[in-house]
Amino acid sequence: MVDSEIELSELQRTRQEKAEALRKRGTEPYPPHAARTDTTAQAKDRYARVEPTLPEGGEDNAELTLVGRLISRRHQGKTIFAHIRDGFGELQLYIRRDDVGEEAFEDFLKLYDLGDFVQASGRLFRTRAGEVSLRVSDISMLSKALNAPPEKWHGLQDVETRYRQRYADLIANEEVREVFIKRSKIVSSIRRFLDGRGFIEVETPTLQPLYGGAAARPFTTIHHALGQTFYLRIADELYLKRLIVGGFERVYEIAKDFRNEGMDRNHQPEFTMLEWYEAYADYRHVMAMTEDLIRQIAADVFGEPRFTKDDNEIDVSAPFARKTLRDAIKEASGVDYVALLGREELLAAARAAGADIASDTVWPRIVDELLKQFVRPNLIQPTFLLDYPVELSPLAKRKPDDPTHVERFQLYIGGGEIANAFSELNDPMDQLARFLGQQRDREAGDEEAMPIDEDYVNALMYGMPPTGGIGIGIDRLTMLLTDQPNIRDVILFPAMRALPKRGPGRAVESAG
RNA sequence: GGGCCGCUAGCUCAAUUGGCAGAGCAACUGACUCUUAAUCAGUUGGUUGGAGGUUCGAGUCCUCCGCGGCUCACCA
Repeated sequence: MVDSEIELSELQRTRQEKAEALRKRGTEPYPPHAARTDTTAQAKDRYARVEPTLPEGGEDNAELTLVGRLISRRHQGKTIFAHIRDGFGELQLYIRRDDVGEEAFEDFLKLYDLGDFVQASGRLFRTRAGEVSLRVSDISMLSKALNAPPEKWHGLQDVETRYRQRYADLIANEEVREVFIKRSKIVSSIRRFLDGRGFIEVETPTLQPLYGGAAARPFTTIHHALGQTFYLRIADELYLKRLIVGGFERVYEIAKDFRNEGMDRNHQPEFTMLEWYEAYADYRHVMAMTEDLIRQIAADVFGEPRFTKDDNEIDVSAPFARKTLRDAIKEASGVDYVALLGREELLAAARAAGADIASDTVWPRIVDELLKQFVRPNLIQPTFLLDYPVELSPLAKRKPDDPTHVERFQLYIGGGEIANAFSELNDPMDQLARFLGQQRDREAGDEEAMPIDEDYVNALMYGMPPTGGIGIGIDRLTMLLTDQPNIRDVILFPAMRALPKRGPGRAVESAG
């Protein structure tokens, strides 16, 4: 900012001039220290405690100093009512010229604006209208804002500005703040849950020499000193299982994954995934644990095992429904894919049932389409679908009684996939064979097929105990629990296309 | 990437058939010592996303470009 010419808007210039006016009279508009004695919430709590001991209309005799952003101001002759908001709530200030002196009173009117951070000292009382307020004896500037806050009644509506300038969105829209507070509660609930069960939280590489653990296109980058290509991880899975090989029995990681694919209401290029792995557990154990986890999160976030998503009341208190993928598809579409092992046969049956499927779709993808089109939209209440065709699951262990299927489950709630888990494949030679199968798909043009990870196979050759593992998309889980329809509404700074270069200083267009 | 829709003052939104670009909030000037979307009187603020074109005349119609939303395809 030092050497750039910033063209301020008229409103910004007006505010800048006010900051200069304060400076000229010896008041720093950006002082280094605040002297808060109480948050707005503490102040209200305090008044609730002392009010019964006060005479009617009496003032608390304690002098408090509160801080916050000035969010409203109503001037009435020689009094001003204003609200400040801090991180804990809002509180009304009652400012009388006789209390603060003429100069401070005039300054507050002329040089302070909505959006400024202020510090106010005074005593608590209740107004005739019934609102607990601070009768101000002293007020000062903590930080002069040059941008006007968004309109007070409608807030900030413009979707693009809300995402590009999340700071303005958070200032203007209380419900947006609440979504991200809930997200934080969800994540801390997860950590508490896993920590309490003897898991350790670990960190594995974001920059990986080889990507794996999921079917997706990666972001590619170059490490200059090594002269080597790295990939941003698309999953943590293979590293976490290396740790199981190494002897850690219970590990988890909550981390950003990156996938270089399309963006829509359910997809962002970077997103947050929880994965955990437990030695000597199978997918049924993981399933039981997942159910407990969801129940705990609901209790922590809502205080009850019920919440609303898309106008559906979802109840997580009862045992979650469990059915095999085969039965679920058969019930919903009449198609029994296990009896239709030929691609043509399955495609014909799926289309006869009304599915919209492209002609060149491969067998496992047809099964996936049947799931998407017939089953998934109806899985509103929590439902585990289990036992997937091996072709869909290159890292999962086969069922002992049916090698065409793997011990895998997905959890669906509110019509969306919340978790994907399986008994981990620990047979190194089977794993190698699956990688080779992926390699063939890759050579056939499937850009999302996994590359062969020889080091991972090498790790398995040291022996991995029977292990259960799971991935839970934190963003999707948050969408479910905050009833948000778009993933961007649960990611603070969603990816957006960069704006073309233009002059800084405009309130709206300058971000990005 | 395809289809559809959108972009007007700092914010929220108007503008009839192509005919003077407006309102509320914010800001500015003033009145008002218990207001709370305060009220009242007045004032300022615009490259209508950008560039072209058609036209006597374009926010409005056409072309191209930018950004965004919804949706379809792929994916979690």
